[in-house]
Amino acid sequence: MRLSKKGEYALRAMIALARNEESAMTITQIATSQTLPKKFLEQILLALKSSGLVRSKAGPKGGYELAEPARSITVGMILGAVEEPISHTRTANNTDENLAPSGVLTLLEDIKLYVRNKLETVSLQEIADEAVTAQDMEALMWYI
Amino acid sequence: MRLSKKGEYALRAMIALARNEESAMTITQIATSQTLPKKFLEQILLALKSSGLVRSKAGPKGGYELAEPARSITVGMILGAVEEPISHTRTANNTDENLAPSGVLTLLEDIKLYVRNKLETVSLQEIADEAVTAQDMEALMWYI
DNA sequence: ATAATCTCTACCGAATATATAGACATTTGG
DNA sequence: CCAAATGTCTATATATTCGGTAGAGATTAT
Repeated sequence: MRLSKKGEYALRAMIALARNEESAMTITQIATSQTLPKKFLEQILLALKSSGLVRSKAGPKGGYELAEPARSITVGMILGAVEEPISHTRTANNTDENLAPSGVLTLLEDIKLYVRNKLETVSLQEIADEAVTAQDMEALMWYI
Repeated sequence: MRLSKKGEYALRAMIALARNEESAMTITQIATSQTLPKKFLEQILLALKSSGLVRSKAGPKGGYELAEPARSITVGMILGAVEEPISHTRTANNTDENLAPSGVLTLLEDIKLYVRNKLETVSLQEIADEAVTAQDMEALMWYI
């Protein structure tokens, strides 16, 4: 299990916006403040925009800002905008009826549910308040 | 979050061995019984061996067998043998002392712990008893 | 000795992740 | 209306990982 750079950068970009909620930030400002590759960040911001998490405006005085208060945006929403969603499908021949109660499929279902719920419990506000550095973010690339 | 083919194949190979605990199986037998690519399986079995989960013997009448009863081998042990381990390191500047209680780092620690514990709750015996088909195993490639 | 097996290291091709390029559209202020 | 500053979009390039293969060598049973 691994958090992609895309996921990491999305979180960091959103943190930058959350810490600057009064005014819009240009892509360049976000990129330099968080040391993110600008053109890659562009794509990520577009994804965040099409998920409705940020607003943007072109032109001078343009830039990006949060579409909602940081309090009401969750880590799960941010990651969901740029990562594959948690699949929650069971194969036809493994419905609850014929599945052994402690089987590996049930196990994985449990894990998915837990992770999904967890990701929805932490708000952008909380992680923006936390003093998370770029170095800390590196630690977010985690494995199972 | 994704289970690699390596992980899937390791589980299936171990299931094959668990269902045939009386005698050793050759790589070819394991590969054909579970429809696994033989040369790839070789490498996986070597990893399982160096983790002490299986024993092997060369020569005629040689082959692989479980090093311990299927009851005492867990899914976590199998995946751990072939996948990257769950890292459990915290960066120096994010010890418990200065970490916000609901921060993203804590969140991820929680997830890791939960998954790690979960993977240790299901034994090889349990998944070998369960009628898990190759098709079911496909469903194990899951995403978060 | 020979044949059957496991062991080890290197390599390859394809897919995926990461990143860059550049032409274009939109907005602001003069 | 023009120019400059920005975001938008699509294509492409590069790096890394994944899945798989090759083949020479070591071990064992008979």
